[in-house]
Amino acid sequence: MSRKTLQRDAILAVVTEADGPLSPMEILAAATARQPGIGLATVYRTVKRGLEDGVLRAVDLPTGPARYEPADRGHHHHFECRSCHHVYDIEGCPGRLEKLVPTGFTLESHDLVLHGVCDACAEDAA
Amino acid sequence: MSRKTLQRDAILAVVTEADGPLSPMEILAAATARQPGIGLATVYRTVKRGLEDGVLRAVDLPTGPARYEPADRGHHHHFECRSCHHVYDIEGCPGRLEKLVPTGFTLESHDLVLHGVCDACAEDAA
DNA sequence: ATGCTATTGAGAACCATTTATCAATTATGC
DNA sequence: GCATAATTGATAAATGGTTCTCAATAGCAT
Repeated sequence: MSRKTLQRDAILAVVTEADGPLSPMEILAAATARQPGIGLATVYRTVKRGLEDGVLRAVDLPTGPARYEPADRGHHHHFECRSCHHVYDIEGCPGRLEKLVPTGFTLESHDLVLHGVCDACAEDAA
Repeated sequence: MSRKTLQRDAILAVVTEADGPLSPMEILAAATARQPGIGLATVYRTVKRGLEDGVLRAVDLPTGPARYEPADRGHHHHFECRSCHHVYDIEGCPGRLEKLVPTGFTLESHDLVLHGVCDACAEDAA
């Protein structure tokens, strides 16, 4: 039987409201702001359960730990800021990727990660 | 002073001749076929030196360990087979990615990874 | 051929991330 | 309000990958 807890609500709310997929440590930091005292183990447990329940989805990026986002997000890609390392969801998709695949290969999915400097960091630098 | 050794030659040759970036374990397997007895530590040491010398470049993919490729490869992307997990270099690039970046963000580079089934695995299945 | 020293192989150590343990806490049904 | 069992926080343990240690080996200059 699953119980409703303040910790679980805080963790899922944080992931839902984020502007990109969050790592466990980022989730911990953000959820702690809402509910002080949350432990890292609870973050991992809640994320694991979210994946099992189908409400969360794992996002693997080339570097860093796994990140998690709501499973109901449509197809999109990510932008990772090289300055603050925050990962942002970005709309749109280049498309026409079948043209890149060699003969005999079957394309099933793709991941695109953009790198650069985000809005906030650009302003800080200026 | 750097010495020429059979192990080092085998490792660098294997990476140079591969059709995609190789993980340390893949390098070990392929290099062992040429020079039996090579140790994993030697693979790591040689790769590290290759990076320092500028002859190798690290390729980080969303899953699995880091992979390495010759540094003189031009811009390209990768295709990872979900069946054999081999990673292939692929030519071409979708381009026009600036259009995906939000206002205020600066795009510096990008990584595209295609997923699906490769030629060889498709044939095996048939 | 000989000596010096870079390199090697095997395994221990290390690191960051993730999972398991367990006593204390707390949500839920009655 | 009470009893029961799920959940929690702190910490230990496990995991996968990478680096380090060290005695033995083997390039290279002479």
